[in-house]
Amino acid sequence: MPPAAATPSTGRRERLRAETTAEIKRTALDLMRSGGPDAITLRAIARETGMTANAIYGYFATRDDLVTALIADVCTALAEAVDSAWAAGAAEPPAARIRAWADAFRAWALANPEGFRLIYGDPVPGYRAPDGGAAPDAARRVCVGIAALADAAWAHAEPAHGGADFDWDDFDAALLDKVRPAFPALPPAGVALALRIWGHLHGLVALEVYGHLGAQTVSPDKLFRVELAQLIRSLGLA
Amino acid sequence: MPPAAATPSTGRRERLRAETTAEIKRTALDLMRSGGPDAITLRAIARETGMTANAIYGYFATRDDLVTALIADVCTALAEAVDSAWAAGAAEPPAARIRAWADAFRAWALANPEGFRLIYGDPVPGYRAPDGGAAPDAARRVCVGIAALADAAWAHAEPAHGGADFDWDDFDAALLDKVRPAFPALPPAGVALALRIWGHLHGLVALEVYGHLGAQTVSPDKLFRVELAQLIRSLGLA
DNA sequence: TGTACATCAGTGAACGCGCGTTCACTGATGTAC
DNA sequence: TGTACATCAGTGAACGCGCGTTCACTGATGTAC
Repeated sequence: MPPAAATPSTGRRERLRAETTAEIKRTALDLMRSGGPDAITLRAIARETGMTANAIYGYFATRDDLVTALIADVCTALAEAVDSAWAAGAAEPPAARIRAWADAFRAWALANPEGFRLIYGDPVPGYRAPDGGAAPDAARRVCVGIAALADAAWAHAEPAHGGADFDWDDFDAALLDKVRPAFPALPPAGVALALRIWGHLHGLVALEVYGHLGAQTVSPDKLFRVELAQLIRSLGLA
Repeated sequence: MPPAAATPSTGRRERLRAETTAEIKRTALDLMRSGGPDAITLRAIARETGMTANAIYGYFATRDDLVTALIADVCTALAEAVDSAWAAGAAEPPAARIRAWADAFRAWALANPEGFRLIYGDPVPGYRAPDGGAAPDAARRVCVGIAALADAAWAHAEPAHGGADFDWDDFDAALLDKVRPAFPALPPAGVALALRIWGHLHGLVALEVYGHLGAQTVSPDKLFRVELAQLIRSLGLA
């Protein structure tokens, strides 16, 4: 067995393997979309993809491994959706960038409700996250993204939001490790503002994704737009 | 079989029956608290209460009936917690009442995380809500409670929140049936404000109940307090 | 180019489990006269 | 007060199901010489 840089043939095997892996994950998310988190079962995936249930063991050592991979994927997809909306507006004023970020967040959640539930909702039945799981890290990435919003607005927002008595000890070290180097001008109160903005957006989106908002209003997007306008105003970015 | 007003003896039977019913529900919530929504199984409840699994059929025709009762109970408990906090402050200024309401909301959610999840989270695995279910009504009650907050603040909040172009058609009829008679002075933009406030509070509390906030900050209550202060300021109730 | 061998994706049957639900029943509690 | 009967909470065994996972295997794909 030479160390053999991927020959064309192993390349093909690997490609097939990657495709099947992707198909399994895609099917799992489809199942969750239509049947809730408990619909993610190896047997259902097998049924849907035409494989044998245990063929999946060639791709994931265990059902929990599959779910872990699913969560990581979905976190990354969300983070990329909002990050790229943020990056795309680099030349825009902060208000427009914040609007773009929030719209991307909501749009992704509505387009991928099963993903949103996987990240923010109840865990899949029977699922226990692995100990050093990467999921928290990926979730934190969204949080860091919001710190960028707070950072962009802080110069204007400080008069209204800067007085609160937060200090660095109020926050998780792993979060600060990512936030402080990236946004050296953001004080503790600014990080708190980021978390509060997270709360605002999460609240309306979660209510909508879980169907509670739709039971009260027929215009959730109007509501979101108005909320966002008010948020931007409260950040001093009228 | 005479129509016989409850004699002492049937009274006792009924009392025992009510106690067992309550024990079943309590056990179900305990199970959910420690094992997630999928831990609510008839067999687990039986194990925990020392009954036979099928003895439960004497109390609930079906597992879904049990879950339905659970959800209704828990909605009522939440609604009563916040309603009574609101009522208790009748003599206070609006800012204090709103603070009391929000604190009661968060406190209830943190004390009953399994209940919060039952109402606002993913449904219990395999559970399908009955068609004309009372659950939406109970959930709506919380929503109507928030309309009271908006109504109390509206006189001051209107300059900042009143411009939005909402009209009655933007809202669900069943919601308006409850809100308009109770708060005749509240215009459509005020109802929208209520839903937005709901979003604010729901967001932070949901993030906390699901453990996402705790992974970023060690002071979620400080965060909530500051958020609430800012909300009250934005309502013109500095 | 041809043959012998290694790899490895996938099969098919089986395991033990916990689940919701049904059935025929028992034994204690309460009721009628 | 005593007896005969109705009620009804609960038992215990059984059903069929879908699940995650294991096992021994087959057959095609790729590799070495």
